[in-house]
Amino acid sequence: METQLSNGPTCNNTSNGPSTISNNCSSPVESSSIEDSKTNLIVNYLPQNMTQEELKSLFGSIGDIESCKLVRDKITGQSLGYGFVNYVDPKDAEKAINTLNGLRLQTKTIKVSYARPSSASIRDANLYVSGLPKTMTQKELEQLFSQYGRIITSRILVDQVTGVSRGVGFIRFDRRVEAEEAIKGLNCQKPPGATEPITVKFANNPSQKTSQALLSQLYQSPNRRYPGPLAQQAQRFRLDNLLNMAYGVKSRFSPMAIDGVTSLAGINLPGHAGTGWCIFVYNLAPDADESILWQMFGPFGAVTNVKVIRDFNTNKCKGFGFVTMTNYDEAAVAIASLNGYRLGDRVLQVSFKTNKTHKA
DNA sequence: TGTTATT
Repeated sequence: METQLSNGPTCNNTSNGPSTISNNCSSPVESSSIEDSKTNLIVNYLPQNMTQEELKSLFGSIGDIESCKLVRDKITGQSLGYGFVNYVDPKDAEKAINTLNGLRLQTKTIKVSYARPSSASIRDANLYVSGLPKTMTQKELEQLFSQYGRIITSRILVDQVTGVSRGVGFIRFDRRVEAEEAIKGLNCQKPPGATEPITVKFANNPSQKTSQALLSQLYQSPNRRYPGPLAQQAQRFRLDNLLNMAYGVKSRFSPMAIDGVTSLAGINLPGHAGTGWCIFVYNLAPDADESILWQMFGPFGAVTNVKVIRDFNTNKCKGFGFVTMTNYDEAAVAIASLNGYRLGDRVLQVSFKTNKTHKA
């Protein structure tokens, strides 16, 4: 990829990122044993509202996909925020890691890495650690725990305002037995130089908590016969607040209603494609590819599809492309933000697709 | 007690 946006895949070893110190930056394509799959990827930290189809669309822009699964809560159907993508060609899996690891989608920074072979021994290997010295860094935390096994992720929680460590964190080991040994060796022990002992125990499983909370909400709600629309309404409300905070957008007064009316009445408004809102992106460079569109539009909300229009003979971009977004509000903010955006030495023109434009 | 890491 020739053009790199500021919000594109980056190498982030920030103090609060759930990364492993040792291998996150240097090479996510790390050595694996001979039986490990080189086509199957695990994708972590997906936006809550991202669907399996959107996951497939995003990773399908790299190469042919053999299978793709978004993992959902068995009871509530809610996304658990991670999924699997299995490519036909191992080269595409490697390309997906290099291209999409660290991609920002809405409020999340996705992680793309090889999936370990599925096994009971790698489940429930996540530890919750508290009582850490406030001065302890993520690197020091990993150094302390690495004597017990291979660390998959680590994280130290920080105060959102001050950025100061809250003295609590997480360590995910490769295998549960490693986590068990770490508890035996480190629980109630003082780290080198520390004045107080730390607590090390297995972390709560967030999927169980979410599922319980949602179920109890369902049972307590007087309108529980309509969980679907209510959940959507709640999601919309949270989105409105988020947009308001982030951009000062009063989406309560934006044409949300138009979205509903158009679908019912079949009115042909610019960009409205039935399956979402189609956006026209003009003045792309000849070497532009799909990933640049994902990087630009992904942070603004649910994107279902992107397409770079190419010349049949040269395979070079003809200077424009299309992006389909599910929600009007998010599409409108994306357009307002990206129209006039300078990409390399070009100034983009971004608008809802109109009928006079070449069909996608 | 997390940007829900094993289908």
